[in-house]
Amino acid sequence: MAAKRVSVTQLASSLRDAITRFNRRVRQTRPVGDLTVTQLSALTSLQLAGALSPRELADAERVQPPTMTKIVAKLEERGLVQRTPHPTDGRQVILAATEAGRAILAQHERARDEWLAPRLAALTPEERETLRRAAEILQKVARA
Amino acid sequence: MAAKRVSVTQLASSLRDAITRFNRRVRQTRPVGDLTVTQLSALTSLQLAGALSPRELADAERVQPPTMTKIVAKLEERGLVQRTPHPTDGRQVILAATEAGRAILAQHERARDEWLAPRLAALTPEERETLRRAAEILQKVARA
DNA sequence: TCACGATCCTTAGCTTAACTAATGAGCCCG
DNA sequence: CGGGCTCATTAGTTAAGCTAAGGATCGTGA
Repeated sequence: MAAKRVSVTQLASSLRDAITRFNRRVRQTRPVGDLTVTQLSALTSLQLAGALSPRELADAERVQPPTMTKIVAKLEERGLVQRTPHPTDGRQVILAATEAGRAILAQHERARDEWLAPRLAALTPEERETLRRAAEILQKVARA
Repeated sequence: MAAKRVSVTQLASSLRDAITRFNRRVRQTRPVGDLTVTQLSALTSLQLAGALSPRELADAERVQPPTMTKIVAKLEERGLVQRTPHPTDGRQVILAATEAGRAILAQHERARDEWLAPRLAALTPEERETLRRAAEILQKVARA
């Protein structure tokens, strides 16, 4: 209880609308270094984890395995990801960022989110804190 | 100054990742009543505004005009949107939700966001309040 | 031990959603 | 009244996602 003025349904609508528009806006910005947002996200997950199977990476990115196959294929074309066979399980594949992939990520660490960062910087510290906590909550909800 | 622990760049990354995954999750849910999230959002904007030109609607939805042309075409096919010529300007078109369109929206007012609403309901009131304020901030940022 | 079900990844094919570039129609101003 | 601008659409491409189906491999239970 202590329900706020805004009902859950209304919150759902406005939150979804806000996120939809925000997301479009983020995607409108030209991909950094020829990597799309999706590809960059996958590559980042991969580097953070060290090495993952396609399924694990798909789960981490919340997409279906065939979708990840395509994303990985594009990253592999560019030589950013390497595919090695699993030592014991012949079905599995192990994915890892290559030297070039890590270089790209490092290179973009500063340039990353070049559209978004200045706009966040223009907000008040309280607003940024709200967004920081919201990001955590959204991750939790998406994961549920 | 008074910079929070988390740098703006880090916030940009984590916020973008959270929203990307969240958005995927929302889109994974099958469209309500055969309307996709995109179509529903456009139809809602249209009804809220009363009537808009394609360009105005595209601006409101943060997409390019050709994209809106396609979205509107699908809504028109279903008879949810009506296209009437502008009284004085022969170039322009006026879009408005039809009776059927309004009926669909009314019908979905309760069923809308059926995936999201229960998950929001499971959060604490404080978390919901954070998301409510975050939605406002995100709208503002997307609009900037 | 070996056959069968389960798991992993990929292929194939489809849909949606977005973009840019170009086209055609109409408006307006000099 | 002609040339430049704006509006909407068409055309064509790309990315991103899905489901369904296939082949290869693993592991288990009779």
